[in-house]
Amino acid sequence: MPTAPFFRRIDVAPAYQKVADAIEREIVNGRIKPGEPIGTEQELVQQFGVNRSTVREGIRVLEEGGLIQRDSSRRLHACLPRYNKLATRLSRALVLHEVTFRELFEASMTLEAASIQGAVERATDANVAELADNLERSEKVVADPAALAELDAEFHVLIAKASQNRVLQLAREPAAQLFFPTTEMIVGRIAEGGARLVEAHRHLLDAIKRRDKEAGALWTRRHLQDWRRGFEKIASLDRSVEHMYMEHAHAARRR
Amino acid sequence: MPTAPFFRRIDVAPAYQKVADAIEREIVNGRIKPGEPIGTEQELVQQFGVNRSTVREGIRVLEEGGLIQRDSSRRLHACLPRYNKLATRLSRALVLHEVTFRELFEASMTLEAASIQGAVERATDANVAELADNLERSEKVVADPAALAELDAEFHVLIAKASQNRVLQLAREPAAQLFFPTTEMIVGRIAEGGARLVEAHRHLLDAIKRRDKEAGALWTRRHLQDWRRGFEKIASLDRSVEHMYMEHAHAARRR
DNA sequence: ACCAATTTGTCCGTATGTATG
DNA sequence: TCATACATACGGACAAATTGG
Repeated sequence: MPTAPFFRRIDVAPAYQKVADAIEREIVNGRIKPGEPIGTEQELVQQFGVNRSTVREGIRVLEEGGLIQRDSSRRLHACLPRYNKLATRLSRALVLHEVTFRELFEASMTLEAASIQGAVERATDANVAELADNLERSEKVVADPAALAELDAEFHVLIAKASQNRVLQLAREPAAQLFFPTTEMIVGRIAEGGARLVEAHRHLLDAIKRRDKEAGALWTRRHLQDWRRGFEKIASLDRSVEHMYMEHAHAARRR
Repeated sequence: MPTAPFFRRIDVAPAYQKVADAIEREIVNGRIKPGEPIGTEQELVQQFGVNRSTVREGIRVLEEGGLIQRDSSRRLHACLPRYNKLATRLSRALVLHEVTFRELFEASMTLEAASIQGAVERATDANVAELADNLERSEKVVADPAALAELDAEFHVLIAKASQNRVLQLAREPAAQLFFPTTEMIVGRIAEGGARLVEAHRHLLDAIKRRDKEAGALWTRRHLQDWRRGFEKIASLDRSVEHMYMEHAHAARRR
């Protein structure tokens, strides 16, 4: 006959993991707020009673997760995980899983459409001003594929921002990071590609200003269909996302 | 007059970061394939010419990023980042940003609808079988909110899988991790809540079997509207996602 | 602008437990 | 069973950078 269960399961985990978990708990529970200092490594050594190397391993884990950061003087602070830093990890995962452009296109179609709908409903004057500024700059570089592609990506980030929906903002980012680098290739090779792109942006901004959902949906479809047609002139939609896109993400992360 | 630029920028980064970057490059570029060994810590010490503590810090970074793993014997292997591990980090970010249930609901509405559409178009027999199995188990626990909520979450994961779109699968996961835990609260407090949920699942599966897009869209809307009405009886949609959900995510990650 | 104290990045050596052959 | 290899963790050390007078 088994004895009564006197003991609770023992939580066995490496020391560095426990350090990371303990700090994470304090941040997620709100006892340490974003921006507040965590303390020096030496202080953590004393509080946890482990070696400094162990503390440092725990710190690396949290840094990578975006929960803590070092400021200019390398002091540790809690911080709000930045979407695009996490999105970069997700993009990398999508590349490694060898997703196809067809998957990317379908998902982006949905996510961008939702962003536009949100923007049409809830964009503020400040959002409209940002978009107008972007459009103005875009019109000046219609003939420069690289610059235009960069502004196109920014335009769609601004639209997601204008939707006031941070979940959407986050959800669209990984696909967008992989999706938009192709824009440069496409507008560079398709006649009138740049002009059509800017025209679509103009109509989208107009739809947002007039709070016209129909027009927003229509021009989102046209805009993405343009991309699709352009892409299919270059490669098959069933090609998997190439490793070259990671160079973009990698270079961007360094800044 | 400035001299000609003889020198390239010096890449100044901590040694542990360079170690992590070097290994990451090899994996992302495909020179080390998922499943292949990275080598022992001692080997890395010799190859990079740095101290073991430094190597270990770099390894923690990559482990947290999901790019490498230790097997049962603690040997290092490259691996494909698991979606739900990354999604957990994103969910955590959403909590810290204090997103509202309204944002969560709007985004999920879009993402689940897209998943269903994809499933209706492309679900395989195996997908249908998995969904049918889930439905069968759900029917047995209609009166058990906790069990039913778990199966509900699984049902929607299976639908996303059936869409054959991994980008969508990934994009919906963070919101879903926060969204579905509320299901338990809702079906527990609303009369007929469990029955309505299972009925919706039945119609969704039926729509997928018949490849009926209209029915799929209709029942997705009804299913989520049910959730929304139920939620609004408990709390305001404008309440921010509470820290309590992190307990779910945290507990799940431990397994 | 200088100095003393603190802190980080890195390294060396070692002890212990565990997995593999 | 035993030996070997390896991961985890520890203590101590030093130079460079940063801080705060």
